[in-house]
Amino acid sequence: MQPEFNPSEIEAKWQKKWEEKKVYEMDFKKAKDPYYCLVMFPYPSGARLHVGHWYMYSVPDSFSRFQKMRGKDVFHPMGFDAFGLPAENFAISTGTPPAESTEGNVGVMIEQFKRMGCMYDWSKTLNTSKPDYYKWTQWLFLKMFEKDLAYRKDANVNWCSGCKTVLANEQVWEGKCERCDTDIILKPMTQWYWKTKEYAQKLLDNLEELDWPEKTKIMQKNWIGRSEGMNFKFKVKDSDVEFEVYDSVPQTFRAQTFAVIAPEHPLLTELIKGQENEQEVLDFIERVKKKKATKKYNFEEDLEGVFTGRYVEFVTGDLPLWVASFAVMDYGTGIVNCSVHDERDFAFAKKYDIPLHVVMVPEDEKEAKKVKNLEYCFTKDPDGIMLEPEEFKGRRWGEVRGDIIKYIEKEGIGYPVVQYRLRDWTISRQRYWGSLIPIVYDPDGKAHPVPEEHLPWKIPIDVEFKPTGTSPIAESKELKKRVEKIFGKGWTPEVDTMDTFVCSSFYQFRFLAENGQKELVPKTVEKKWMPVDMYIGGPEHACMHLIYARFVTMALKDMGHVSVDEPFQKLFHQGLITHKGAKMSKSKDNVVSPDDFVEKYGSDVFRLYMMFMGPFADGGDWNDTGIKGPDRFAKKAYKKIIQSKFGEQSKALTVGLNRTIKKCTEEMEALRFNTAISSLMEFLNLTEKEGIDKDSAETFVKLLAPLAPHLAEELWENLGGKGFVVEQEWPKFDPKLIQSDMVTIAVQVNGKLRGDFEAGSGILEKDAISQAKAVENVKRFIEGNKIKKEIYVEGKLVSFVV
RNA sequence: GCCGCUGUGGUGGAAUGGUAGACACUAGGGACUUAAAAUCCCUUGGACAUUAGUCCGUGCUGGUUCGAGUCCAGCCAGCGGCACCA
Repeated sequence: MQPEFNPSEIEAKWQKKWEEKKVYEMDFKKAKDPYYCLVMFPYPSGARLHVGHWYMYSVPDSFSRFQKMRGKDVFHPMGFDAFGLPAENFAISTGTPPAESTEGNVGVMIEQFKRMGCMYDWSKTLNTSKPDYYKWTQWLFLKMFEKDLAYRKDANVNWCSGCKTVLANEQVWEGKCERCDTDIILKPMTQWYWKTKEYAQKLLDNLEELDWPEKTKIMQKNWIGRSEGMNFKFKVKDSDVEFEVYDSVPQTFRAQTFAVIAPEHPLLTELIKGQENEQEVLDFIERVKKKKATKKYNFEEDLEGVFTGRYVEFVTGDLPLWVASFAVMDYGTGIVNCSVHDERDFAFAKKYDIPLHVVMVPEDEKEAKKVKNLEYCFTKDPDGIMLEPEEFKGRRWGEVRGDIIKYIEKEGIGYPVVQYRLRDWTISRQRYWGSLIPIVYDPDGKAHPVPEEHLPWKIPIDVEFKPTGTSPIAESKELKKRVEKIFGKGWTPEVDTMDTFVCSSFYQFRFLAENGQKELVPKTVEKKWMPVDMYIGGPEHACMHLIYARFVTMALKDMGHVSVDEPFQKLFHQGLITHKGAKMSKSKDNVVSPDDFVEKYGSDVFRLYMMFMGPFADGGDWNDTGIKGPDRFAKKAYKKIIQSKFGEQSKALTVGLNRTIKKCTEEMEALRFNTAISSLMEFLNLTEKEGIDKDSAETFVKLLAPLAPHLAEELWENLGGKGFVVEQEWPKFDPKLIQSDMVTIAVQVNGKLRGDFEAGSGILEKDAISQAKAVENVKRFIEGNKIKKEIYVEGKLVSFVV
């Protein structure tokens, strides 16, 4: 009676053995060939691991195992991004304090990860919501504050009056609260910012060096949005107010006939004070602000404005100043000078009958006439002919830019500047479940850092953690007392917490540290292990986490705390697993529960199937019956190795084996596990015909080890292998042995396949051609025709042109 | 609107410019079985022909090439990101 393949038994057995023998524990100092493979850590939400988790974590685990067998000292850690909304929402819905419920959820997740069979070193896990972690989040804030990279400013936040809470942009759906459907309004609150803009240029420049997907680099580039232009100087007529205006197209500065100012501009109320239509302008500002707050704002439909009654002095004359809905406060200076040569300005001027002045026309006379008659907007055409300024008359828009910039500078009207679309990072959150910002205010309201010795600056627990509007932390009597005791009477705490993206902006360093150490990360270890060699995670973080982590790393480098300015040398985005062609979601009722399948088929088979669906970068579409393929493969492999009477290695098997090694190695290196698995299937199919010898069996098991770790250990043990298969050396192939003795050569006539023949692999070109001519079916096509050309591709193909 | 990616059988997907559809799934047929499951064997892009073979076929239209899923140009469709940025 043969033993049956029993995944749950095998998997439990090997998980226990790995743990007992501490196979995956990493000694940072002893490691000789460090390889840091990091996967974006999960947040505990209270739900069980879903298919996405299994895909995102089990596949990189296979990759890490592959690298380990190739001789790398692989550090592949796992932690928990435990602060933030998902954990807080879970706590609110269950009525359990977040610290407690998060602890429980993390415990459950760890058990599930163990069931997955991942090679995580659990002695080095981390949890961002623990005091020994958030101490460093707060430390980071203090350093930012110290280096003047943190500041306070009033800003509008998304406010839901239903939930009485501030919402993140992601929680606002079409202007409404994702939970209670109430209209969102913008509410001004004082927020802490970090100066990401300060690093905009470096964030852009460094992209060149990174081994990242091109599309992600482009996304970041667009997000940073570098733009070169000029600032023009303005003075408001009959007033002392002066300001500057940014223009990225200075070529047409002579066309400027009016200016617009953003409704949120701080100078605006002063400018309109006492003006005839002051009330009209104020009403307009209110209306636009409200409309913008609904997030339903549409540029074309909602293009509107009102004249302020003021004029600004410019070289082209006195320009009327309008308040306009389309002017953006947080780009440039909040004021725009407008001209006929801009689509939006043009539309606005037409709507309100504002005079326009053409300074550039198309070459074609008819078209030029139309443009002069303001029939349409002529903009940014390299072939446009300049009319003004006089010195540039007749030159083309496309080549005149540099000279005009010099001219403007010389005339003293403006000077060149670089603008970025990237905004400073608002890190304040009016939430309970996060790292408390380590700031206190003196009786005059001035901000002071909490000295490092008081870190971790603990989250108070004497509060209602459900959201009320202000940070729940404001209610804490304990925190108030604590502050007065340390700093003195009348001092008050900052009650906001930090964005969870702060926690995850430096975790790559904290994995390398131990609790109780006096620095963020020990210098020698950091230098040896950073940057991360392979970083894996979803593309949705391209412009959030991946910018923040880069920014924080750069800042830490400049402060001398770390040795690298880029945290992630290589980046890889996993694809998405869909079901029935759609993203899995409860509302579509197409969610696949991994637990049922793991129960039935085991973790190995489940993992194999996910990898087999397609390249890791592409994800795949889940199919309930598709898993049978990898299941049959696992069973066959088990049967083959367990009960085989090993014989001699046939020539064909030698070739097959060497090819399989080559293919597996190349495909796994590129994270294309689907083709690695199919090559192993092909090899196993080949053994049905050719039989198998012990040597091939051992090699096969090693190749299988990263993909089906438990099964491979079991088979390795059965083969009498020493130690763990995951600790074995990765097989090497012999290039001489991937060529078989006989090859099939295809014959084409005029590019169409007409036959083939068998030949020795060393066949000479002239023999191949003469044999090709002799192929029965080929004869039919070349007979009676003159052969114009004969092409031979070695060992593969003969092609005739007749 | 701008930027990027992707289009291959019934399905997931393979193919350094060189035999399109590897490897699987599904479906159909058969073997074993009292039966089912499991397992094994055969067929499985379409049409004609059923021995040989021929024609068509990788979103569409062209181009380069002896030869194009692959390279180039233009279009169409789907997905993702950004979106009043002066």
